[in-house]
Amino acid sequence: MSTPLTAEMFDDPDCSDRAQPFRVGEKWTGVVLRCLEGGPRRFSELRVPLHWITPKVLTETLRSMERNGFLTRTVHDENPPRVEYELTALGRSLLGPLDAACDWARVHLPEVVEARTAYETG
Amino acid sequence: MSTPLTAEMFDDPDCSDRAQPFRVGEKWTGVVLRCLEGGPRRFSELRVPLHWITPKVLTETLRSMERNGFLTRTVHDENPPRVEYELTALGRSLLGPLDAACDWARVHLPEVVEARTAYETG
DNA sequence: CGGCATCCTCCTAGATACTG
DNA sequence: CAGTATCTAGGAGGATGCCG
Repeated sequence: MSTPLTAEMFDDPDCSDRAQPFRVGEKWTGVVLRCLEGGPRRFSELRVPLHWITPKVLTETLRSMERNGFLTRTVHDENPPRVEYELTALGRSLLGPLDAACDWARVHLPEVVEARTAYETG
Repeated sequence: MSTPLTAEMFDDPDCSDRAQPFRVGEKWTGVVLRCLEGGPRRFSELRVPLHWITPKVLTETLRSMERNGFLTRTVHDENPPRVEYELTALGRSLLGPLDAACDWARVHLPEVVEARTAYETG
């Protein structure tokens, strides 16, 4: 079992969606990739790091990723129901370029902030 | 002088915006980066590979990139007026991660297409 | 040529409420 | 628990027309 996900884990301004000019697919896809990097996760579990994203939006995101072959959806026949999402090999292959984007942000984001300030000033 | 830009040059399905799940900033930023990779370009020149994007949208894109420090806008005092856009060092630094995204698409896009087909079939 | 001003449309995200 | 069903708001993208 891996450690539970928290909102703070993905609040890193260097890699959050808001902070970087790169996006993978729609708004939440990149963060979901990060969330599933360490192994399968349940629906409700994913809502936490996504700042209590509404179920509708999370479902849309996950269905889209499933459709693209980035993850699998497994329904365990239990009570209460349990559904787990897990990255496929194709989904994992996205982590490389995603890292490249995060690395860029880590290095160059200060320059962007500086450029914006300069633009507004002058 | 570099070769003129054409629409076909950026129609490569491997690297077009439509085809890949990666996006840099808003819709057209990635393609503009590619367009300016080989040197400065004029406003009208940029409209060609962007499929005759409307001036309003191109202006928005360029202003946003200028604001972020990705490119510079130079007005040459001539008649008729000439305005050139050129990548900054910061803008060029984006080409690395952009290449990573394009490389990913080149390799894995067929898998995505296959996954989508399989999803719809079954 | 290189824009700006208006208006319009679609799509995404979110809020809210309900269900097997 | 893991969703579905509606509705709404906001912003991005685009069409059109005018201007220095």
